[in-house]
Amino acid sequence: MSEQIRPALRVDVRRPQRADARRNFDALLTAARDAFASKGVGASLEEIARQAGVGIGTLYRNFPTRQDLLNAVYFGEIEELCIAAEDAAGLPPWEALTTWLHRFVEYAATKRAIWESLNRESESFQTARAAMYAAGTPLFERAQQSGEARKDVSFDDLLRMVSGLTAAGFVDQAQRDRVLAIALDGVRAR
Amino acid sequence: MSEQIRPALRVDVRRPQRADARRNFDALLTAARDAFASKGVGASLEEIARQAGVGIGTLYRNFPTRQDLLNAVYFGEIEELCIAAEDAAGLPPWEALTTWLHRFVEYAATKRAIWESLNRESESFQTARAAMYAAGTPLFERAQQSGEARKDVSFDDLLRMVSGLTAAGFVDQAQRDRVLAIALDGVRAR
DNA sequence: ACTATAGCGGAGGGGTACCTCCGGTACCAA
DNA sequence: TTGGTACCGGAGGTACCCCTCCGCTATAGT
Repeated sequence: MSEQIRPALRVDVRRPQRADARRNFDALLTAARDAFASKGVGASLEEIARQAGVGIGTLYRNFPTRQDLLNAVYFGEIEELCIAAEDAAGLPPWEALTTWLHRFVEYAATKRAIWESLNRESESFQTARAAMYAAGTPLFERAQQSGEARKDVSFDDLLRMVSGLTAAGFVDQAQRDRVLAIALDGVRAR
Repeated sequence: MSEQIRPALRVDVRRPQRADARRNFDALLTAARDAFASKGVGASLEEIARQAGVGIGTLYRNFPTRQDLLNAVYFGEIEELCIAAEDAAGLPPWEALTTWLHRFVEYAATKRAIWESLNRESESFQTARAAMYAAGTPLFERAQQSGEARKDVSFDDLLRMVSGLTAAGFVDQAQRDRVLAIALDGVRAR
């Protein structure tokens, strides 16, 4: 199922041919993922290269601009979310929706910096965003049709609400889940 | 009513005596408010001084550290919120709560950067936070006692939910209000 | 008007990040 | 093994930012 082809999600950045180069490429992506998550979009590129055990020149060869690196990390995350949506498709309507949203929370909590920065209108970002919406919308519409979700709420409303919640600083995981549950209660039809 | 004394909210930073110095002080605060709102906590202090039409030395004399400046801006905001809570006290329970929360949204939307940065545990921040909680909690408890707000939600849960929502990027003001209303519906007793 | 001084501002030293460039390294194919 | 070359890495130029220091200026009291 997750072998399915998801076109238009491939980054324009090319994964290198040589074995050592591929190792460096992957190490950079991993380091960047961590750095963006913890330090935000402005994380030092030199620090990322250091963390990856690679020279700064290697970083710039693979990702000529900061945005290229940001995109590469972001696209990977989006892809995971699309897979999660497919996986949740088999569950009952409301459960499928909330399961996916919880997965979304995990995703957005770590990567909110990226999410924020990519609210801009670069073409590649719009493509990725569209892919994620395409994956999540069916889950939401199914919950609406089953009468469990309010019909005066849009999927975009829902997603922004949830992503906003994940960005807030919570005392602990439990509080975040509790608050998410409260907010989702507002989406439930009465 | 808003003449009431609110102790422990005064900043350790002293407003200068001389007229020209006070002008500079106020200009710096205004510039800092804008800069922190738009560029985030890391906004350039030299840029803030430039924006205020003041030399960098003047900035440092009034606010020796970045945190001092951050505090000064933040404390002003908190004070406004406390006043807003007093103003809302006359309304019916649920309306009083939501009115204040909408005011909170306006506040947090512009200043989320500051809010985030101040999630740390500096003593002065805890004091300010406590003042705000003291102002808002009565509104919430009144809504609970009138049976309009759920009793399994804490004020802290509520505030973090709302502040999270304001941090999310919304398409427009209308969407933000719509989403806030949905989330607050989750807080309403059934 | 005059003076003591609170307050000003920006030059400048130190630091860090960005990005380019190119001599050197190590992979892969034959 | 060996050669060709894809790839490496970090020195270094540029640009900003932080913060201090001190000669100068504008204010307020007399």
